[in-house]
Amino acid sequence: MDIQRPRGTRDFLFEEMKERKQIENSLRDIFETYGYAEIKTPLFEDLSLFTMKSGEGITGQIYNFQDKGGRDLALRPELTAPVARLYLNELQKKPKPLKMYYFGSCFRYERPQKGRWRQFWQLGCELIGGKSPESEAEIIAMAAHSLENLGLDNFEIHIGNLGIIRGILDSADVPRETQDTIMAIIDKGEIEELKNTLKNNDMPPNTREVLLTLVGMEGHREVINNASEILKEMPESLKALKDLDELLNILEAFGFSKYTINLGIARGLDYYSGIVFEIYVHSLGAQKQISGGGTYNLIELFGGEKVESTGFAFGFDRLVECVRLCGMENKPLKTVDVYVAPITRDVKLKAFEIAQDLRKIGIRTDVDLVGRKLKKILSQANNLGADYVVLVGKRELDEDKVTVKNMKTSEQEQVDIKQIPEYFNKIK
RNA sequence: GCCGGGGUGGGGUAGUUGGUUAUCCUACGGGACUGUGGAUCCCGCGACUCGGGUUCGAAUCUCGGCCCCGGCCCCA
Repeated sequence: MDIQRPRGTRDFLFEEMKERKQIENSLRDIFETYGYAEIKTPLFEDLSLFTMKSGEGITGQIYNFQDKGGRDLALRPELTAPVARLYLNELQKKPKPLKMYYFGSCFRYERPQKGRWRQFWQLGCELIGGKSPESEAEIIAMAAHSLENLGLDNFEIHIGNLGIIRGILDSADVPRETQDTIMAIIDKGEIEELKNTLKNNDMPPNTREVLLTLVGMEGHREVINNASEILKEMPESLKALKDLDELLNILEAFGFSKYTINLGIARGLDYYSGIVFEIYVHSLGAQKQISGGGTYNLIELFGGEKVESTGFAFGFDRLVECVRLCGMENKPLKTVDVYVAPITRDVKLKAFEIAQDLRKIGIRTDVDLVGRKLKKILSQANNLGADYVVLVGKRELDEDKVTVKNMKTSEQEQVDIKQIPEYFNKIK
């Protein structure tokens, strides 16, 4: 029998794991310098936590099951809802603003393809109880900072404000449900479909025109001016646009100005309420979005007090892919610094003793465990990237010494057994 | 879920008008070398994704499953 790994999952080997760990640590460092602290939530939750947020339709894309007690559970498909739940359960009375970040795997039952897995990792954060444009600006700045810290510069951050389009639709008295349909179409970027849908719905012709123009608007600061011209008659939308303008001012103060204003971002999910942003890396192909976020009112939806919350998450696996594309070459993995080689089998106990002494002072040490010939041991030490080999042999032992071989220069010298830890400490 | 392309030792490959023991490279294990690595040579290990069909005979033709890759839908 040949057991395969489940579809859409991966095994990570040593080098890849090291690479992922480095990226993870780089992101953690940045998040922590912005005052975020890590939290962890369970891998599975009550199914209703996710259906409340996204509707029953979501179960098609979720791994859900009944446990032996008959409870309906689901492997988490994302982390925003679990974090909101955690906040409601444990943190409501903590001083605001509350900054937390998370790193963990999520599961979705979808067809795997490039940049899409059935088990994937998200690293993201939530800022609960901040004020609007300031918190949003800081979060976007932190996202950009995180990417820069990874050495990436080929990303685009698109920022929009859902309030603008919602405002237009509200002023035309478009019912909420129709609005959601329209938002979904905008999110897809289907202009023709949008035209048709607008045609089929009763609204002032002016509204249609304004909508179609706005949705296509994308660019830098000038977009604000152009849009405010078009939105003169719509105070609600104008206010949202002003908020966006203010956010950009703050964002520039935080040192990031490479953003793209994109009024066509809609983020399908209807719990987003104001600012939304998405980050793309076009060279990734179809799955080019590496991050998405914005301001939402999920907590209210779950029955909590109204608090402003903003958050975003990186698709961690896609980020790893980006770092690879940037051509950072992976050095072969080095796992030991010193290899202890008994020259003959009868001195192996002495070799173990020496190895253990080195480990105790924090030197990555390996020792021959299979009784191979010296030649093979040296070859193994070489493969593992060891800098030094301690040759333990009878002749030297008679004088309480061992031979230390430098694998790079091939130089050898005799070292007193008692001096070994000190010898390597010096070199370290 | 839909459309298309794939699947040969651990990794990379040759081989399809069906025909002995399936090619080569690399990795790995052992040896030549009894106390010194990265070189060379020798030996060894090890594969046709799975199941059915056609056939005297299938890696090769055919059907189905599984898995991978690209795209659509959706999403990270």
